[in-house]
Amino acid sequence: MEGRPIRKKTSLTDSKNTRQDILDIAAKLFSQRGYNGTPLRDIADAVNMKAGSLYYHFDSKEQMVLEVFTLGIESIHNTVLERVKVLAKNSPTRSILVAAATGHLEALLEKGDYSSTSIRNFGQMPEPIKSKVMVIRDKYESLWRDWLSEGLRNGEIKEGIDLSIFRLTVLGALNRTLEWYRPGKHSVEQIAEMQIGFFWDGIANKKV
Amino acid sequence: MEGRPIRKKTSLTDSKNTRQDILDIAAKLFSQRGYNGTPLRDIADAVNMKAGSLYYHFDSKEQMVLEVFTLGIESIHNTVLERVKVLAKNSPTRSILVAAATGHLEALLEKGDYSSTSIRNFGQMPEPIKSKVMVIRDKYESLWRDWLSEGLRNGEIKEGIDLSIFRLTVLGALNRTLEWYRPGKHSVEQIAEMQIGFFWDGIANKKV
DNA sequence: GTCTATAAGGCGATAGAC
DNA sequence: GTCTATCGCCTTATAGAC
Repeated sequence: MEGRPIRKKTSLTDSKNTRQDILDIAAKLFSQRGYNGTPLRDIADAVNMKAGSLYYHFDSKEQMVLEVFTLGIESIHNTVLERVKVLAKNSPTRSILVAAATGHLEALLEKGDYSSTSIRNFGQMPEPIKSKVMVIRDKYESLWRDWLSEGLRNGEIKEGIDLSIFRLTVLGALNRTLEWYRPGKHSVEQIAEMQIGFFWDGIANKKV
Repeated sequence: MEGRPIRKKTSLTDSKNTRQDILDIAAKLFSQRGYNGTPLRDIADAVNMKAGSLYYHFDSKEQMVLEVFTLGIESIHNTVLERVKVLAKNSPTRSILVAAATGHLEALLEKGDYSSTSIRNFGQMPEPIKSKVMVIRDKYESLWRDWLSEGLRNGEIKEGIDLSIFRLTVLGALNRTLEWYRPGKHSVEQIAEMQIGFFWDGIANKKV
């Protein structure tokens, strides 16, 4: 679940806390208004600082957003792994995918400022940042690659499925959930179960 | 297919052409770099104008992007309708969904600057624009609502499926295709067929 | 660690010449 | 219809006081 590590607040320095506060606010605003739509002044205001003071903690706005991206993707990666690793060894692929989808949505929807920033703003980032982010994103996607190819190997997934297109389609559907999900009617677990249900079982009525 | 209507270029006024050129460039840049990441100067440069001259054709940057959004969603709507209406009456729901997905992807991926702007930038727009756009977007989504509820009614879709969540999941998957599809290996028709195949038939191996 | 002050340039938008 | 010129404001980032 990865709660933020507790740090003692010494009178000598609370720099780590402040840095964390800034990143939290930045992630929230970047997610809501976009990177280019969020001036440093707004971030500073929200942590009761002047814009210039941010430069004690960060070298540039780009460094800030890169850190938000990294933590965001790592958050998804870790949450998904935690959800999956509590399953019994050799669990059916369907259960693994439901657990993974639940973790993915949990990271995205419930503790989601960092991860949603990484989903929403990636396309508009300058190339050097994109390349760095793609490395860790690809590491995360490899988890899905492995689960799916194992499912195909052991016969749980039918042959003739393009696993690459499938993976991108599932992750796309999960990521877009960010744009419409509102807490209330359904829990995140329920959404994940439904969505993987569509993909695994289909919606066709086979009784006819 | 909705090619742009041909206009004669009179020596008296080619204002409609210029206006269209500006919108085309704006859509392209908004889609690639985001609304807030695209200065009017860049749009003007690309049409060999000075930034101030754009105001002869548009009242504001916001008016420009609103127009791009509107045309983008209408483009998806129209392309989807064209793909579906060539089907035989009473075609199976699966065929309708494949045709609709093909049209959706076609609008998004092949003539996509307007429609991809509307997908990528919606979340970061100010509230008044969002509300206006949601009206036409909802009209488009109603097409899917109708096809799905008809499929449920006539027994092609199995009972117990939450059609609302399903619709949002499918459209989410289609919209996210924008972020990973590259022409070459597969055509847009093939991607649509595969994606609806996942959702309709599932990927589970039922022979086991 | 945070402040004030400011540099240096970019932004959307307007006015008036042509 | 497009230009030049400019307004007023906002932006990221830096320098030095406290």
